[in-house]
Amino acid sequence: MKLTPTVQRCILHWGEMAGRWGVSRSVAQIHALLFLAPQPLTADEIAETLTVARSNVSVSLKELQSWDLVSVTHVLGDRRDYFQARKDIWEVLAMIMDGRKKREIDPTVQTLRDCVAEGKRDHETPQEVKERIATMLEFIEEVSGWYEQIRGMPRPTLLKLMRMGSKVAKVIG
Amino acid sequence: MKLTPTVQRCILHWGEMAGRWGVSRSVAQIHALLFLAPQPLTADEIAETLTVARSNVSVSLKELQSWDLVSVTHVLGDRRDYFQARKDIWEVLAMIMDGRKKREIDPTVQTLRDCVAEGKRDHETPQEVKERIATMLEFIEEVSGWYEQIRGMPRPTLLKLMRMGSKVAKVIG
DNA sequence: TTTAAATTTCAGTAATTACTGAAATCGCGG
DNA sequence: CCGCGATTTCAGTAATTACTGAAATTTAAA
Repeated sequence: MKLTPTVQRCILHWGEMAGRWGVSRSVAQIHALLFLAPQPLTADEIAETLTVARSNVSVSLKELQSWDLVSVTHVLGDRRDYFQARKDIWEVLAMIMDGRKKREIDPTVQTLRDCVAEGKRDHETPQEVKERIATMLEFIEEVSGWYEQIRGMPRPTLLKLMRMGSKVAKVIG
Repeated sequence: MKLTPTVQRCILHWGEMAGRWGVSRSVAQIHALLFLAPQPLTADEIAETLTVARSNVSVSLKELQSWDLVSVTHVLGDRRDYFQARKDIWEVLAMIMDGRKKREIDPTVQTLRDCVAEGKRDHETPQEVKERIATMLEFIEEVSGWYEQIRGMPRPTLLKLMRMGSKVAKVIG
């Protein structure tokens, strides 16, 4: 796999963004590579193309699979794994948001619930602070619930909604 | 500033989430502390409460200010800076999203535009790959534009919309 | 000004996270 | 069940990022 300068630029940029998204550079680069690649690639091809260790590719692919962004295929008469990334950008976004919800939002909701429960028994924390925690919890739960609803909508509806932009306000009065 | 166990739990959890959000633990903890604190705090109080170096507090506060999440106030006859965090959770979310858009989305759009432009001149990158890059760009621009519209809506409208959940689909037909 | 508190900067170090390469394991074909 | 290619694991190390503490700078009161 020889990378064209254009593709290389994309992959490098993805790698640079990685830190801000809480994934390693390798994970981001491999994802970019597989997202752009016209055909599925073997782990060895990936390692060679990006010049990273084969084992690093293995671990990174596992992570990408845990996000449901990458899957394995096979070709007849070849027992190596071939990896491909989701190409549908809407689904890619959905997978990332689902993943982040699961890893960040849900545990945070749990912690806040614990804090609110603990607050009932706790007389040293000022009322105002307890309320702030409770408000935060309600807010996250509300946004979370909204996301679940949006998440379940058929894509054409979602697209229509998005294209309406702030005009939805008019319709709902 | 003595932390109650409940508050401490929140701050620690925030700190643990920090990595995933691409900020340092100190930044997240300081933000949590200021968000919950009933009154503005001095940098020294923060340093002492969280047991981190005073200089670390200084740098972290600068970062939080760059996100517009924290501001400085003063009390009469005291020349120290007092720091307070935004308490309105909607605004907090808006600041974080604005910040991430500015730091992650906008530069990515720029890179993708460059790639698409480069693609015109570039005959070695397969058409399919160029298209995927272009599609990605369009997608990000569309979502980005939608966000700007939503961002500008008055809060009550936004709240109403959110509470409708997937029922909006019915209204827009 | 001068002085001293408050804040910031930054070089050095600590802590964390990412990556490598060798060894272990897996799993299919013979 | 043996042998080999493919994959994974993991201990060690490299690279990165975060944090500290001392020194420099700023700020404002005297």
